[in-house]
Formats: sequence, structure tokens, C-alpha cells
Amino acid sequence: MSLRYAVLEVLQASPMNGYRLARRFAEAQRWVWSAPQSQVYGVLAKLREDGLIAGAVREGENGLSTADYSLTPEGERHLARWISEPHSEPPTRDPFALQALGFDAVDTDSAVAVLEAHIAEQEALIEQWGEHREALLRRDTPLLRERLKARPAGEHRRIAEVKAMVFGRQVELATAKVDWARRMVDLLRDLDREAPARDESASA
Amino acid sequence: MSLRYAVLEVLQASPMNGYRLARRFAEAQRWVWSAPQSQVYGVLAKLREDGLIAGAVREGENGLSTADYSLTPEGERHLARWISEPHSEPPTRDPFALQALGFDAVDTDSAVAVLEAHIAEQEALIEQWGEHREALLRRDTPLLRERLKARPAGEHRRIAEVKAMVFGRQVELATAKVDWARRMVDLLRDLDREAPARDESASA
DNA sequence: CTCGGCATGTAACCGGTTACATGATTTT
DNA sequence: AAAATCATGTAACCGGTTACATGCCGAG
Repeated sequence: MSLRYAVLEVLQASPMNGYRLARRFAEAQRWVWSAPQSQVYGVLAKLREDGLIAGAVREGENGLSTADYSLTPEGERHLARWISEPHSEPPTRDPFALQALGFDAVDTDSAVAVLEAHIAEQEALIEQWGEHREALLRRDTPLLRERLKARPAGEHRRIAEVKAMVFGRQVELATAKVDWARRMVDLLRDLDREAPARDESASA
Repeated sequence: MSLRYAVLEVLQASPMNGYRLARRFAEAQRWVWSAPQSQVYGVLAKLREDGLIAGAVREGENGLSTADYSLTPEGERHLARWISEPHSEPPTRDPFALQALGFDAVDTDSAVAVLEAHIAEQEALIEQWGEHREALLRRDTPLLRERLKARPAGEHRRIAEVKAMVFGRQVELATAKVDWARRMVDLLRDLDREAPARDESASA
């Protein structure tokens, strides 16, 4: 459902064709929303049908015909309404937490290995999101530059700070996950020291 | 995919029938995984086919026939393997972050209202998860009590502390979200004071 | 006798994933 | 000429959601 709005937000910043849009969403693990290329074209078709976007077919620089989609006035209103209304969170569904619930049932070393892989993954995300945040504050990302071009200078600061703040959130959440995982490693090690040589159901 | 393992984890703690299991997952917004009743029966059927669980048909206390499912040895191994292996995080897909990215494009009051609804929602979760965490440490939840009955006393501490720690994580993550949302409110208000009376595309 | 709770499902739908198809153009 | 990239899709599948179907039992 939300991909619609993710697409609208990107197209609002800068009109572009399906290919560029699809690439953005396909590459963007690090972004707040990701989607495979095939899904983007579907959503694009639906948004067109619903009259929320319109594609100006344009002769690309290379003679290739390509449609630059941008929001219709109705699309702008639709997006603004979605942003302005509270939407209840989707039900919790956290595979890692589910896995961690089972750490009492496996040997400590395996659990620690899983936690360390998790830490590494989150730290990579922290770096990517952090860099993106910095780039936003410098107003130095491709999409933001295109977005600012279309907006009065008085709004530039607000736009950049809000976007940067959201990536700051992602960094903070990932940092909290890393902190927790380290404490979980300590806990498992402590429990092992206090009650040593338990034999788990799966013994070597 | 993960619902399989969520089901296995619950059945490992205590064998039960589809109804009780389905109710758990349907009610459990507050849990780490939720699922509608209809899906649980489907997963249950598949786990049966795959030989990971077996249902002992039993005459219920009221003469009603009901199947108590529990893990087969293969099911135990399967679950232990899944818990012991790292699984990469699913691609980021955070509807709230997506919405927050658009806060620069709507008026501050609307954005603040959305943020306050978010804060209220997260605080409710914090309370529920926090209570559950306390209950786990007291070893006073229905499922944990049933689980501990089947395990030697020497493991009780480890089991309770690990489970509690996971709910502690959920509390910490939700707390980080609340903290961030409050700072976001401040930021929007500050930006408004510094560059007052901007008129957003949607003016009253 | 009806209503709510126990118990087990089926059916239709939708969002998201994986994989494949097609054709043009640009680069090597 | 072959490979990479631009550009736009289709098809099959799967996990998850909503809604409905069925029947038994005990309580009011």
C-alpha cells in the first residue's frame, strides 16, 4: 500500500521515468522503502489510471522515447492528505526478535554468532544512513538538489532538516539495536558462567 | 515465512490446539509476531505435512475432540537450526518513516498531530511490552509457566532472562521512537518560529 | 432456544518477490 | 559483434488479510 506514496514522494521531488524510479527502489535497501523493479511499473500504471500522476512523453536525449511522470494536482492533494493523517502501525512483525526469543534454546556460541552478524548488518546500515543524513544537511544528494530547485529558497532549510531528521531516526533505531545486541551477548555469556556446562538439546 | 517459526516456538513451550494458537496470534499486536486466525490453520497444516509437528487427537475436557500439536524431533531440530543461523534483515519498509519524510510538505500542526498520535501508540506498546517483560522476570506468564514445567530448574533463569530481554528490546526501540518524535515536534516548531507564516501548498 | 465461545477450516484478494521477455541504444 | 544499459513490461508464486462457512457445546 505504501509504495504508492513512496513513489508519489519521489516523483514530487523530481519527475522521472519508470526506469529511473524502479532503479531507485530496487537499489534502496538503505532507503526507507524498497521494491523490486517489476512492482514499480505496476504501481505506476495504477497511479496513472487513478489520475494521480501524468506522464509527459518526451524524446529522451538519445532519441529514445520515455515518459516523465509527475504529480497531477489531485496527486499532490492525495499525497498531502496521506501525510497529514495518522495511520496506525502495521502489526508487529520482527523476524529478528522472533529469532532472539529462541536464544535460550540453543548454545551460547551460536546465539552470539547470530547476534554478531546482526550487529555487523546494523552497523553497515548506520553508516549508510548516517552518510545520507550528512549529505542531506549539506543539501548534496541528487534528489534533494532537484527538489530544492522547484521550491523557494525560504523553504530549503525546512526541507533539508526534516529529511535529514528522518534518516537520523533510522540511525538511532539501528544504534539501539546494536546496543541491545551487545548487552544480549553479555547476558548470554554471564548466564553461561553462572550455570556452566548446560547441555542444550543439540549437543555436539 | 517466519510465522512457521513463531508457531514452532509457541508449540515448543506448550503443545496446544489450533484454536488456542490462532487466538494467541490474532490477539497479539503487542507480541513480536501477529497473524490472523485463518493463516495459522494453514501454517499448521503445512507443518503437519512437513512432519515438523504432530497432533495427538485428544478428547477435550468437554467431550470435544481437539488435536494437541507438539514438535516432532525433526521439528525441534528444524527450529534449533533456524534460531542458530543468521538471517539477513528483510528490506527496510517503514511506513511511518515514509510519512515523516513528507512532513516538510504539510503544515506544522498536521505533522505534529501525526507525531503525537505516533507517540501515544508507541507509549501504549511500551506499557504492554514492559508489563510483559516484568511478568516474564517474575516467571508469571501462562506460556512461560508451561514451558518451565518441561525444563530442568537449572535452565529456568536463562529461559526467563532471555525472553524478558527480547521484550526489553521492544521497549527500548519504542522508547527511541518516542524520543525521536518529540524532538521532531520541537524541530518543526523551531523551524516555524524562525521562518514564520510560510504558506504550504495546502492552505486553509 | 438463542447466543457466545470452542474448534476448524475455505475463498477471494492484494502486496510483494522472482524470474523471464522484449527491444532499442550505447559501449567495448 | 557482443555485452552492458536504457526502458517497459508479463507471469507465476507466496505470505498475509478479510470475510465467510460449519458444527458442537454450555450458559442464560
